[in-house]
Amino acid sequence: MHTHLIERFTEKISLTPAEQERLSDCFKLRHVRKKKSIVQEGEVCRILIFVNKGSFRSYTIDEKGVEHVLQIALENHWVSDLYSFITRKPGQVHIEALEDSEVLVLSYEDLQGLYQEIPVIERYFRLLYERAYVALQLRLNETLSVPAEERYRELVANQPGIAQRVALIHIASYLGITPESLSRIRKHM
Amino acid sequence: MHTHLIERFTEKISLTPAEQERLSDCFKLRHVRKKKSIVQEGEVCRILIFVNKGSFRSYTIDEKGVEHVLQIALENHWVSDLYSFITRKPGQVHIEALEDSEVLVLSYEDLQGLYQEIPVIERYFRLLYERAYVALQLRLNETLSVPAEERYRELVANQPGIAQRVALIHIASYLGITPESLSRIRKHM
DNA sequence: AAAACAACTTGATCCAGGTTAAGCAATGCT
DNA sequence: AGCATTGCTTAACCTGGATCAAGTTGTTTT
Repeated sequence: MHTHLIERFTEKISLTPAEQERLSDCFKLRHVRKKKSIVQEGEVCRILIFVNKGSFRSYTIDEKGVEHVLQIALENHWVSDLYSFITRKPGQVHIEALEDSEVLVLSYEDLQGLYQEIPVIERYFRLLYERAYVALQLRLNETLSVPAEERYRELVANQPGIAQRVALIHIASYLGITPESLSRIRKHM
Repeated sequence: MHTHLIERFTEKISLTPAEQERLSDCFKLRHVRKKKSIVQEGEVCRILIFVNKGSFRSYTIDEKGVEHVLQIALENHWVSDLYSFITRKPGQVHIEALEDSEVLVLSYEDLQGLYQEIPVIERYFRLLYERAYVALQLRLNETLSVPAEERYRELVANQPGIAQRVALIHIASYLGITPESLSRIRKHM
């Protein structure tokens, strides 16, 4: 039983012990070494990933070969290539461990089964996506209206774990600036 | 019966005629004149808005008084201040009609009732938010990696209705550039 | 421990898009 | 009709962050 994971669910929805068992059984534990990928561009992403220990980044590579970090996921966060996951088509996203990590993996098929058997799971993910959408809209809005230095300050304030544990190059990409600019911003602070 | 609206639901989920009736009854028809607001900053946004006719923009105003367009919603799209809607706290978003418009409005309370009475409604919104999240992530990614001119080209290609019907100043804000820049881009094309 | 590589910093120069300021055309108001 | 406002364009100049190019420091690998 993945107690820690199940608590994340029971914070939001009620589940009987039998349902908790059933849910927990759908998740498979996997270890991912630093710099190893768990999702690759060009493949259909068939899993949702819950980060138990460690950290990941999801990123795309543009036609010039430049990487763009979409998400940095520490413990207790979900990460996936949602476009590929929901469309069942090959995606453009890579997902790579930033540290030696441990994840709980839920497959597309198992999730569809859960939606049928335990309909309240639908609510859990409805709430999850709702919040994710709001957070992403805020990030987009800030990207368009707030200069990079202030966005970095906010990242340090709101997500100190990211600022401490993640390499500058990935944070810079996540903020949409170059590593050189972020280095200068740090110096300036 | 709001037939057109109900079809949007039955494209994604199955509903009995009685459920369709119940769902349809939760929506109230409202007319909004051009430039009139339906949601204002500082208030709790208690509604989800389905655009039946016309168009809307949602936007915030930053500390310098500059407006930032978050979303442009034409017919068949949903618009709201989702942050305020889900947290029940006052929001920062304004939502304003860009043309004389007609909307179907669903209140927070009615939606919670629907989630209880017709659980498959939960699925509809789970799917809606899933897709909205993916679309927003793509937009953020392009904002950070693609120059403004190409983003405008893509907007014209993918959302011709917006390019034709919406004022340049709002499209520019949506793209995160000034009206002057967008004017130059148009000239250049 | 040496060599190789990865992460970060620093400096010089460049450029997309911002800012400021005018002007014009179309629409609305009295 | 006449005046004000809104929407769009153009032009001159400015700037935040990019790009290019060298370092420096730290960490693996052999």
